[in-house]
Amino acid sequence: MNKEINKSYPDTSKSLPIAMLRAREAMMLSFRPILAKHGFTEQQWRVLRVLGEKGDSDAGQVAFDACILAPSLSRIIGKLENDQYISRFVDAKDGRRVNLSLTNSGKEILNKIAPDVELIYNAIQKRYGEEKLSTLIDILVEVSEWRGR
Amino acid sequence: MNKEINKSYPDTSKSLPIAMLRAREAMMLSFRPILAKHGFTEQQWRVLRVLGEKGDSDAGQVAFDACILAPSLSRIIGKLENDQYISRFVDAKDGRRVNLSLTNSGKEILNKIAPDVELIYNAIQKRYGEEKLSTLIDILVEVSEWRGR
DNA sequence: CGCTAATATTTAATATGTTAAGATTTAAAA
DNA sequence: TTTTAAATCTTAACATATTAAATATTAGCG
Repeated sequence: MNKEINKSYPDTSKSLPIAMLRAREAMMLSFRPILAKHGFTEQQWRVLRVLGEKGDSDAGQVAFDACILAPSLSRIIGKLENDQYISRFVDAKDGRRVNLSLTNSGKEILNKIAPDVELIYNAIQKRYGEEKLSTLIDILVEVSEWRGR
Repeated sequence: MNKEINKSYPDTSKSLPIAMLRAREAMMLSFRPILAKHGFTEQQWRVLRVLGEKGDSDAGQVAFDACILAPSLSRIIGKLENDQYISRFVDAKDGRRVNLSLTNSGKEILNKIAPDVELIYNAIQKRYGEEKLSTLIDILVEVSEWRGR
């Protein structure tokens, strides 16, 4: 029996969370090696990207933007700070907040890796079409606003 | 400055993987409490669902269907077997394979939880529309076939 | 000023993700 | 047949995810 045919998805494709997980995994199989080559995990990369695009932010904001829970983020930024990619300092106006900032080294590595990531993304876009992926992202962003019940 | 406005997504929304992650997280915030109420994690639930829909399968197939890596699956099925929800036995024809099967207890808990999950899904469908979600799943399934480069 | 509630972060405990290595079985090659 | 390689699953080690609890700081109120 053909192995490839046997390896087809069951009817859990009706499940939105599972469908999103599988689609995401398919893409990450291409993206992860690029990040790994530079010694970054998915989560570390999301933190760097979010900081790069939105500029300095407090930890809570970064956690929200990068979809990482506070306890995980604490360790991640601990490592990124230790590796000199970001700096961390208590907010002057609000002693509760911890502000995060990309170091020069962090900005450099970001600009170094981003093109490789773009390359993959362009290949995906070429295969499935700009319009379809655009539709996909639009719906995903809309659905991201779901807040329960 | 308004906190809600400040808590908006950065331009990482251009990133398909991040968009999928955020959308998935939004839904799981509704689904996870239901599973937790019955003592299951996301991954354990996916294993049960996949087995329930596709029937007995070997571990490799379940890992693929549920998007769980083999080492993680080994631990998960160890626990599910210990809790009597699934049974595990070496394949008669191929001693390398381990076949997994839902026990009666596993089928029962599956039928008990599924309706609660459906309830949430129907609420999501009611809000965003059946057609839009259908389009979303179609594209996700299509993109899931991406195999790199 | 002192007290309490709210917000942010960290710690702790358990489960999973990830990579590499080990063990067993099967298939292929010499 | 003997050896070699490949496939499947498991174990190990470390990093991260998740939840709850502990800690620290601020804001609001008496």
